[in-house]
Formats: sequence, structure tokens, C-alpha cells
Amino acid sequence: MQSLFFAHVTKDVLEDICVHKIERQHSKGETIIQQGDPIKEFIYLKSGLVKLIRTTSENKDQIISFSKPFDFVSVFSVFSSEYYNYSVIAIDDSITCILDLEEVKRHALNNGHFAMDLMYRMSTATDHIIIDNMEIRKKQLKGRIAHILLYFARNIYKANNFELPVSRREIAEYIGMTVENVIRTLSEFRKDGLIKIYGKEILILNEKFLEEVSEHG
Amino acid sequence: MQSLFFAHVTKDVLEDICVHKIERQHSKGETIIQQGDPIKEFIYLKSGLVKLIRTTSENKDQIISFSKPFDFVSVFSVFSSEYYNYSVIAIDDSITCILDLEEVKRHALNNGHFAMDLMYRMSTATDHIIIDNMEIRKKQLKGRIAHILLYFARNIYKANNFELPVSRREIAEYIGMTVENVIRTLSEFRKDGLIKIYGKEILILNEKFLEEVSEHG
DNA sequence: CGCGGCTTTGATGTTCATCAAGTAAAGTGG
DNA sequence: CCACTTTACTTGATGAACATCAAAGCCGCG
Repeated sequence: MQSLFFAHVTKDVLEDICVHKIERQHSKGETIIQQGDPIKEFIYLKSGLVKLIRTTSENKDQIISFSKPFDFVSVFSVFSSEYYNYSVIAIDDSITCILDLEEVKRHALNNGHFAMDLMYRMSTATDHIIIDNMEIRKKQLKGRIAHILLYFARNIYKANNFELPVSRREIAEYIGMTVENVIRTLSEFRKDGLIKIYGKEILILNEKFLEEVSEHG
Repeated sequence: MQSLFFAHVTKDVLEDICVHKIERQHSKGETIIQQGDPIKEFIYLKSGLVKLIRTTSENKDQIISFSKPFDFVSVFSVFSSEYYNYSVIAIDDSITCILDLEEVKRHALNNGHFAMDLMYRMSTATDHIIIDNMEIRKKQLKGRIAHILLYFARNIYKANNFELPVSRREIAEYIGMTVENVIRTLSEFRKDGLIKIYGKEILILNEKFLEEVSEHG
């Protein structure tokens, strides 16, 4: 396993933790964690891409965040709740690594470095979720669309052309607007020469200006 | 110190941690933590009420959350960042308790129970922030106002009449709407007999219906 | 007293959701 | 493999929700 994963934990400790590691395959669309399930495992993403979602009382889905490889999938609640209050769904074919939660806890109890690394990782993850949500909240439609395009280009694919891993609906569920307006805005960006669109293929033509839109509407 | 504070830590360990505890007085409006400051201390709230805010690039304030006594004030970023990416401001006269961050980290390193308790507390706090933000995002104006009224009534004051600790502007900054619309909605609730308003004094007359509005607009 | 901040109300315009309707794409069963 | 159904995508028209602008009252404070 990666020394990337836990910076200050020695190899043998890590191996000890991962003795009972299980890998699980998930195909696109599959539910990895179901909101309401008891939290018994500690899960991280090895490959693929997943979304964390919440189903509201009106049965609408809200996307909380996306996770890429080596992010924890059990990001939050794991150490503070008995049940998941969110679902995790694969948006690409994915592989997760699963550790027994009690075992992870036991190790954290006995190994301060492991505990601290864990804390660091969890804290980083939740920080990003919070800050990102605040960022999205302050923007309006165009800014939000620009934001998510730049997010995929920079954080996920590190390229200016990429295949959108999410549907228009999912974008809408992430930024908190309607599908129609997501589409309208994408079309507008296309007409304005900011991006090219071929179905799910996106090519960012004018990153500077997209950045501008993301910042100041 | 409270055994409330850390459930699984023995008294002498706790006393050891708190040897260098400093208490600090803050009067209403005072800045306790300034966004951008280096994180050197671990802070929790002993009495009073504070708000966590973020100043956006357009110099507008967004309120991330409120914290009540025995909440950590250094809620997030403490274990994942060198600098605060939010400010903390007293909205009532408050007393904070300040521990040296390095010392807290050292204890977490050496005492698994302490580390786990810390993790639990941090995780609980960030969970609430995330879930609350998602809740607010899915509602519209009326629902958001109802939500915050119930929040103060239930979580902070545990009573149906209370003095609003925040200005209309601050409510606006929390729910992400304008001051004018906050006021208009409060007036509407008053006219509809849901609440009474005398300046900052709020009396909730029809909690059931307010709940209804919070849930379904 | 007068100034600045907080509150309130009204009028107007912008942003966005909703509804409707149609095309394209993708899965499904015979 | 084709007809069939469903799901995703797209555009336009309309109305609702909300921001913005303007103006005035209130209150605490130097």
C-alpha cells in the first residue's frame, strides 16, 4: 500500500492494518454505501470516481461532493455516527478498498501517528467539502457552472478536454439548480466560445474567462 | 474541567492537558480568530455564542455556522491546515479556553483515547456543518427563515421565546439571501400569526406550522 | 444634536424554476 | 435485430422567487 496514504506510519504497521483488506469492484451507477446503513467498514477509493449524495425528505438527491482515487469514501460520520447519513454511488467503474472499522479504530487507539494521520486526512476532506459548498452558495448559475467545469478540468482530469463523468441532472444536483438551466448555461458558454461540447465531451477553450465567470458571475 | 468534554479520558490526563489552559474574555463583536492567521492554538468556547464566517473575494461575509458553549471553535482546518480559512467572531460576550495546539497534538499522539475523543468531537462538529448547509441549500427563503428560527429556539435557547443574538444582516449572511427579504419574511410570519416580534425578541406562536414551512416551503 | 448603523416597506427588474414539447440516445423484451 | 420504452438532452415561453434600488423611521453614541 501507498506510503502516500498515511505519511507517518511505518510499513509494517500499515501491513498489519491491511491484513484484512478487501477490494471490491463496482460498476458505474452501483450503490457502494446506502444512506441509513450501519457504519461497519472503513472505505477508501482505489480507482474510479464516486459521488456522495443525500436524499432529501422530498425524495430529491443532493450531491454533497465527488471523490477521486485515494480519497476516503467514508469521509464523514465514520467517527461520529452509527449510521451513514449519505449514500455513495459509483459514477465510473470503481474499485474500493475496505477495512474493518473496529480494526481501524483499534489501531488509531494504539498508534498515535496513525490516529494523527487519519485525523489529518479526514479533516482535509471535510474542509474541502465545507469550503466548496460555501463557494458554490455564493455564486449564481453561470458562476456555478464555470466552477464545476474548472473543478473537473483541474482537480479530476488535469486537462482542458475531458469527458464529463456526470449527467446534466447530476450537475444540477450538485450545484443546486435545475437541469434545464444547467443545459442552457452550457449552451451559452458554447455560443460565447468558452467551451466546445460534443455530448459529454468538453473542451475548455478560454480558461481565463471561465475563471472570471466563476469568480464574478 | 468537564468529563463531558472528553468522555474517555481520565481526570489526571485531562488535568495534564489543561495545565496551560488560558481563558480569554471577548466582548460582543470582537474577533476571536482572524481568517488567514496561523493556527497555533486549540480553542473551545466556555460561555457565550460565536459565529464562524468566511470573507469572500467580493468582500462579502458568509456565516458558516454558529457555535455554542463547549463546542470547539477551532472546528475545522486545525489538523489539516496551517492557517485559518475562516474567522470567528463573538456575537455575545464570550469566554474561550485556549490550549496550545502542539501540546494537544502531542497528547493525541501519546494517548489513543484522547485522540479518538478528539476525532469524535471534530467529526461531529463538521458533520453538522455539512448537513446543515445541505439542508439550507435545498430550501427557499421561507423555509430557510423557519429553519433558523427553529434552530435558535431548539438548539441554542431551548425555548420558544428568545432574543435573537444576530442582526437581520447576519441571518441573511447565514442563509445566503438579502437583508430585505429576511425582514419581509419575518414580517410575513408575524402577519400570519406564526411568531411575534419586538425588535430582537422573538416569540414562536405556532411551532408546528413553522416546522411545516421549514420542511416544505 | 447629527451621524452611522440597523430596520422596514414599496417599486422595479433580474434570475431562476416550471411547464410544455420535441429530439436524441440508450436500454429492454420478443 | 427491431419495435418499444425509458432516460437523457435540448429549446422556448411563462410566471414565481428573489435581488436591487430608493426612501424613510428608529436608535445608540460621540
